[in-house]
Amino acid sequence: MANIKDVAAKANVSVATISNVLNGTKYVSDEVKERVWDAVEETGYIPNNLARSLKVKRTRTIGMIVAYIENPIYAGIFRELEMTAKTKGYSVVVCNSNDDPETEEQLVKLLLSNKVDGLVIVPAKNSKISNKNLIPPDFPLVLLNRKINGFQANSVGIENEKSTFEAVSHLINVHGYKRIAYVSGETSNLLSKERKEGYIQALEENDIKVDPELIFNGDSTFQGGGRAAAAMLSQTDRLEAVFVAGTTMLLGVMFQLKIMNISCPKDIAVMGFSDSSMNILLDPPISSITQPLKELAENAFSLVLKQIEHKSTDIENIILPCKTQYRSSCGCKWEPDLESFFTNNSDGKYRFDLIES
Amino acid sequence: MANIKDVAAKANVSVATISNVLNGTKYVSDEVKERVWDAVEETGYIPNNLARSLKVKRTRTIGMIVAYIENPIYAGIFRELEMTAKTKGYSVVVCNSNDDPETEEQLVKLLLSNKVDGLVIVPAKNSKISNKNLIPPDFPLVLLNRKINGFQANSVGIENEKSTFEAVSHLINVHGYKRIAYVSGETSNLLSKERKEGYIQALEENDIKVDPELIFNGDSTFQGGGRAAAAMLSQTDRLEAVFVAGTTMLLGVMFQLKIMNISCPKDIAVMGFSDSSMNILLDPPISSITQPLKELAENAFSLVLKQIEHKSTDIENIILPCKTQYRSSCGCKWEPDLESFFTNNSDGKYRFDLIES
DNA sequence: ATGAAAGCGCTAACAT
DNA sequence: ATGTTAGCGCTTTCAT
Repeated sequence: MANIKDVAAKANVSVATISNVLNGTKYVSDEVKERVWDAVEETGYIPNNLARSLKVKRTRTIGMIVAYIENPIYAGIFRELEMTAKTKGYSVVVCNSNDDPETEEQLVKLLLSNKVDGLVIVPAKNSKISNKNLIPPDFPLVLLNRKINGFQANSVGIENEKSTFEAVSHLINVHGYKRIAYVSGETSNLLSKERKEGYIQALEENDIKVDPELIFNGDSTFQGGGRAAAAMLSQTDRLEAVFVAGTTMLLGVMFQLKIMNISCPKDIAVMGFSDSSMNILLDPPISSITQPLKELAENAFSLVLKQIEHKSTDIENIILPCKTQYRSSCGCKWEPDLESFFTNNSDGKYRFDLIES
Repeated sequence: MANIKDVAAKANVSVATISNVLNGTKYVSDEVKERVWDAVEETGYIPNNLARSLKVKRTRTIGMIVAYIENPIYAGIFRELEMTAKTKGYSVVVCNSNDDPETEEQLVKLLLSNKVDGLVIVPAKNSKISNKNLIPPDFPLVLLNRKINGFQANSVGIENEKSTFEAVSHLINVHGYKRIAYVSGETSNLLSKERKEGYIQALEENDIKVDPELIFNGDSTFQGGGRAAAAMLSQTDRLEAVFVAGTTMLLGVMFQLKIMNISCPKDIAVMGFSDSSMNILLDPPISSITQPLKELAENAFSLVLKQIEHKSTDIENIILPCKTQYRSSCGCKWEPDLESFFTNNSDGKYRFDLIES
């Protein structure tokens, strides 16, 4: 494959001139420029970014690590990140950690080795990225959505407690539910704690006693959510509503409800954390707290960029507010509409368009 | 950041030795080895893959381009590809083309510039990757799922026609439906044509006249599917079943059915192309043709690998069979089960596990 | 068993 | 306005 030297030879100029016309770094006469472009064309020259990056010590690439790219939340954040990054001339590469700290560690090493300019990471469970010798102390890094106990790092996340508080308050104040169960994620998880705190606050604020019997561990999984639902519904005292603290569990809960032939919201109202297109398609459409994917991505990017450009040295923790979608599952009235459906992405396009496969 | 020279200085050996112990390229005495590893540790040395790749002319990276990573089909293929690639020491980077040929072209250039060893591409609509001067003629490339008219390239795809034929035959032979509508994807699309052919064959094989009035264009979109459903159901003659040739449209059809308060499969049975977890969660659970994500990924990888290693020069077109999931929407009996749910991935794990986000 | 040095393809400082 | 060349960090051949 042709390199810059070949092109230079063909155009009868020096390699410096080739570099200059390709990058617009210096003035080059029109005549020479033309010869250069012709030579580029003829040789099918494609600049070698490895060599370039090695020289300029910059790849203009951001590395992103998520647990599962199949998760619509992360797929969405990835594409938004890709889009904002592009406007600043950056590209981004994603990797799946499978929520496994070993895999995550390998990936971090790989990405560092590949000289990404910055890292955006959704830390795996028991993540080791806080180990001093994994990521260099001053390396541009932002933690997304999940935090690591006792690790000081730039981060962007959402108002877990406040959002939950508001959603549960809605259940209480708008619909008058009092016996509200809670399905929590893995208890070790920081996010889980924040969300549960929001639930407790909402009850207390409204003088409803927090009943530990009404708090179920859904373990952050689909099956866990289903089992929690089963346990919850076998209680003798009738429940009025349930708040489910994560998408996957939420789906599990709905699935179990259907299996047990429990009508929602008639028999029990449901409200959950994290929205996705599935929530709209399900029967009934699920009310849920929506994460601001675009803002999350934009803030994450501007935070890495700031570090890359040495604009700031002190660490920032950005916490973004969430909106809640009140649909049918909580007891609200909500009208599905085909034409306006799924068109609320940042670019107004439905993401699944035209993928026949 | 420390480089190989720094490590060499600290260990009091030559850079060659550092390279040799890190890569196990040559025998090095245990004593020196130890000194080297200590120095690596102390300096926090991370090898620079750019320099390495520049030298060895190989990155062990595969570039993948899909339309939308949010599409569960592609997210799934990506992760499977990542997993098989890993077993051979390769990593893979994905990019979103947004199904836009311009973006796709840019991405191809970027990936080539970044010296990926091979390319796995789901071509965008009106793709330009067949242009002679975009991808070098002998560059390791495999087209995934979609083909390009008149472009000779390695590819892996699925049996579109045969799968559709079988699924529609099921509708006819098992359930006895005769008036079966068809919602097609974008008509320009090759896959669309293959699938429609399968539908036609199935009808003809069973002496059912193909009625053009029963063929609707869903345009490969959610909205298109919904509109097709609306049109279809406004027909005076009662339909018994419908085959929907793509996931997105399928979802649109189901959504519209619910809006119009049409019961499925009682009022109309539904069968679709492409399975995803959504299909199981929906009410009723949707019968659909399942793409073999793992096999698709494995074949795609072995095909690029073969080219990378110059093992083969002639082009191959691999066509994989699909299985069909007969669930409730076509009229079959199907029992949802929480514990076995979503555990049928290649590694037996439910993909959304533990994503609290 | 270890080291010296050339060279991968590029950019940029310096020279003309 | 264009060219020469050192050097980015590594691997590998050839010496020792």
